[in-house]
Amino acid sequence: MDTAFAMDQTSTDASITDRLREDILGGVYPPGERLVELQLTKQYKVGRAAIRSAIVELDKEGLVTREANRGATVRKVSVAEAVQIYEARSALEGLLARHAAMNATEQDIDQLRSIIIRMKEAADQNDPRRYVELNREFHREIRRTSRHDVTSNLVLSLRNQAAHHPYRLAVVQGRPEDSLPDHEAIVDAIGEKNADAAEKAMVRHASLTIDLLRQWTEGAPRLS
Amino acid sequence: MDTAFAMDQTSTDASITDRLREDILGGVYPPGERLVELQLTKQYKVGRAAIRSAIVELDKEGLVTREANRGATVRKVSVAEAVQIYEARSALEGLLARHAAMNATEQDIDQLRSIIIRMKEAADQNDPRRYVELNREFHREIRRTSRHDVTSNLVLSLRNQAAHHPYRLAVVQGRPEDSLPDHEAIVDAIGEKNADAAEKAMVRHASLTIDLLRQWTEGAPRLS
DNA sequence: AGGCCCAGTTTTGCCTACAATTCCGTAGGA
DNA sequence: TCCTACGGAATTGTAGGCAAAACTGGGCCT
Repeated sequence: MDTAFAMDQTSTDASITDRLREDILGGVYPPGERLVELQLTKQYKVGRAAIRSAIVELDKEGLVTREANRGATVRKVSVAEAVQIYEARSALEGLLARHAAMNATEQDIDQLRSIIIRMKEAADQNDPRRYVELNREFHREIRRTSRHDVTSNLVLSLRNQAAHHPYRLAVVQGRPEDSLPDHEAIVDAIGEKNADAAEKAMVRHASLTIDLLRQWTEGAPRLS
Repeated sequence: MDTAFAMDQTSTDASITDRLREDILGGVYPPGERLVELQLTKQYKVGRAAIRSAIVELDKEGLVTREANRGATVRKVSVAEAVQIYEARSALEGLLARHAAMNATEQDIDQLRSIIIRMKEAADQNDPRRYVELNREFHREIRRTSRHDVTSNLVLSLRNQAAHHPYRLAVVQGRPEDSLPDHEAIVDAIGEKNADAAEKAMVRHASLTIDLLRQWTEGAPRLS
């Protein structure tokens, strides 16, 4: 009773990549787990070619590692590497904030302000689930407003790479009381079309997460 | 006499990707050209599976685009997109310079200074070929010194994406008399372990290239 | 004459089968 | 007992083939 009914038919190549990606990010295959092609073949009810193609893609996305003649495993990123990933994200999201400030329309700004208000509500009501969701929406809106596709895609890729990690849960939520003022500062800077301030605010916001991660490196070395 | 020497035998999957990448960057397949799998099969004397895998990888690298059931073509990047690519690179190389300043050993700094000296020589002797080569070496050394693999790989990927473009030739060479002081400033900042200054100097250096590209956007809109 | 539909060709998407490599357990000898 | 060599099993790498989708050309109808 693994895959109850395989009520699929759109088992196209890209869709298999998406499904595998979702399952990896969702924790179905934990970091370090071997991805055996034949096994996945049975799991997803497709041929080995499709699986293989998906693995190649996810390798390029940094979600799995492939060794010649030795197969693929779900990538296990160390804390040090996670720090690097977040540092790179920080620089890129700073660039996004900068361009958001340069390109934002009044509508964009209203949208951002609306998200901030809802985040405050979620924080007041102690609803971390909702807060995290709004946080994602906030960053998505920044990306959209920046009109900087190249950087947006890089950020999304980096987000996936460090996504399924134990630290992440503790990190991404952060403490709303800390991150909310940062978010407000970012939106204010964008509202004033102050590109420098927007970039700085975003970088500072990101450094909060990075410091939390670094702290983990020193304080709790027992993890993997 | 197309691909002069095809003396291969290690026609492994990855090697085909490398060869295809080289050929695309080398201009064998110009932007916009369709990459027909069977044709490449005969070209490189390997099975379709290897070609297909290579195309998937290069798609993820941003060198080719794939459309469902319609095959792959060599990616054609617009000037606007090239600007975005260089902007993202700028942010990331700033981060690299920052970390280079934080991590540089005396040896690293000596190495960088040596490159600067050789660049001066090349500039004095009006040897653009050598200057470009040293420029690459300089940036490679910065990457190495930074010890920031994640960002280094991103920069390399972005470099390839905007690599084979008409603008690039005019851009990458730049004018040595302009870029040399920038390089010196970067090395000086790294020598002083001044992370902020190193980042700033690198970003300023990159902005020179970006401005050149933007100028192209407005001044010569006749290109593709 | 111009536009539409339909069949032939090309090309991709996918699957199956075979070859090559690695891994693991086992037997033999020092 | 420990180390090494060998052989079978498991897994990946590669090739070729078949079906489906898209493109091209010609004929037909309006």
